[in-house]
Amino acid sequence: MKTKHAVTLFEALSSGTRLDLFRLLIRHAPAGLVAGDIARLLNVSASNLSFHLKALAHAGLITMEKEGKFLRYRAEIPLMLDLIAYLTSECCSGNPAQCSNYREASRVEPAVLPDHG
Amino acid sequence: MKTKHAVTLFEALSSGTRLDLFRLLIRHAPAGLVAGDIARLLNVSASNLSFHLKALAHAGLITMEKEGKFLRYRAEIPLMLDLIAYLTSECCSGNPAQCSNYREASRVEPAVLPDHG
DNA sequence: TAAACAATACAACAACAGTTGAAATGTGTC
DNA sequence: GACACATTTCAACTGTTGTTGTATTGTTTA
Repeated sequence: MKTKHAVTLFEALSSGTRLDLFRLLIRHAPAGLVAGDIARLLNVSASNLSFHLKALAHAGLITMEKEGKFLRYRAEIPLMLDLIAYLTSECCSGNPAQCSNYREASRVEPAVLPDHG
Repeated sequence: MKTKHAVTLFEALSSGTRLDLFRLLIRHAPAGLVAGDIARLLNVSASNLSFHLKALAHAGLITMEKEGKFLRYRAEIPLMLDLIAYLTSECCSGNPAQCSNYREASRVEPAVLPDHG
């Protein structure tokens, strides 16, 4: 991944509305949601939602698919994982032991999915 | 992690200069780097670097420590890992099988450190 | 074709971000 | 104390972002 693309991705995630939106789509993966439902769930105006959907789509973090007169949006989870790898892959200049210590210091294991009950 | 804090963290990473800076500190973990060295390595003016260091420190992504007349900066890697967990923890509403498929679709395993030779 | 609805596009505005250069603060050395 | 150097602060400017309201495009149903 190029730095420029990574910056675009982080920019896309650096608005409260967009972060809520993306996480909503992550929770609803892989089914996705149509724009109207998203607007209702997040209590955002249609116009404003469209603006943020466009930003996320431009970054590549979500995809859209026509569904009758609706548009269904889905989170592009592999790209999110690539971004995470971009951030972490050169950690400690390839000193795995040091990095493992950091991981233990983190409250949550990032790669393990939670139980959800 | 609260949404507001996560937004602050993504904002902190959504500038080319700051992303380069943070990744530089990640590569140089756990030793860190002093400000002058960072300025030289990234070819950024001292004033501008200070601005971005402050933004990253305010977000909590880096820490600073006095070292004689220098200031040494270090990446706060556990916080980065918490941010990653925040983004991924509710993926697919706790459907691990689905998420595993996504992870296989990603080129790099995010939680496994690369070989580096 | 027309009506009703889903979603986007556009203009306008306030608020904020990134960069620069000059001045100020603080630290170590003589 | 005086100097050299590392780093930060501040003012100023330019460009960008997020939101709102209205107009427009496109789809379904009749």
